[in-house]
Amino acid sequence: MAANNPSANMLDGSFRSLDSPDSDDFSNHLINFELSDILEIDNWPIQQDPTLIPQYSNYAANQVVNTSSYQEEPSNNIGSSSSKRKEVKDKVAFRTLSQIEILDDGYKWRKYGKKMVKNSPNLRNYYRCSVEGCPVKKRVERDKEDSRYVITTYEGVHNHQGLSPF
DNA sequence: CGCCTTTGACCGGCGC
DNA sequence: GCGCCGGTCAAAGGCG
Repeated sequence: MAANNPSANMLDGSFRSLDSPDSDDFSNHLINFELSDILEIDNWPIQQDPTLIPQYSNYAANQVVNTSSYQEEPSNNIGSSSSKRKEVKDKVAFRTLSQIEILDDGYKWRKYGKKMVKNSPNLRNYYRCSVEGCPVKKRVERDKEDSRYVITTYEGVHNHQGLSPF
């Protein structure tokens, strides 16, 4: 299951390659992303700010062709409920056109669950940051309609320095 | 040998 | 109150 094949990570498309020398500055933390497609999940407001993305993920080159992001509203009171007892954390979702589900974003993840969501034939994988004390969780699933896309949802902010591949 | 994945069970919220 | 549904736990095995 360890899809570390370099060839498997290759994906042709309109991705902006990082081979350019000017992208050297992004080698450690920041990588240019192409935001072109918009995904409609539930009623989440869609955030198209590209600067939001490198904060959460720095995918290696050749893995990402297309991404879009969304962020959940901080506090959304629906209905006449008096108050919500659940605290809302930072939750950002990415939709990525990729052949593989395991995208190396520079952090070490430990899988802790796998589930099937109803109305979808695809599995949903639950990951957690391996670093102790780091509250960041990650949810990876494939798009219900387009299995070419992978939806990755990050929750929380990393407590530590991300280990970068370089 | 240590850390990881796997897998079913468990749990809590919410709708009926 | 009960059952569905999404999320998490934890034991056990696997792999580098």
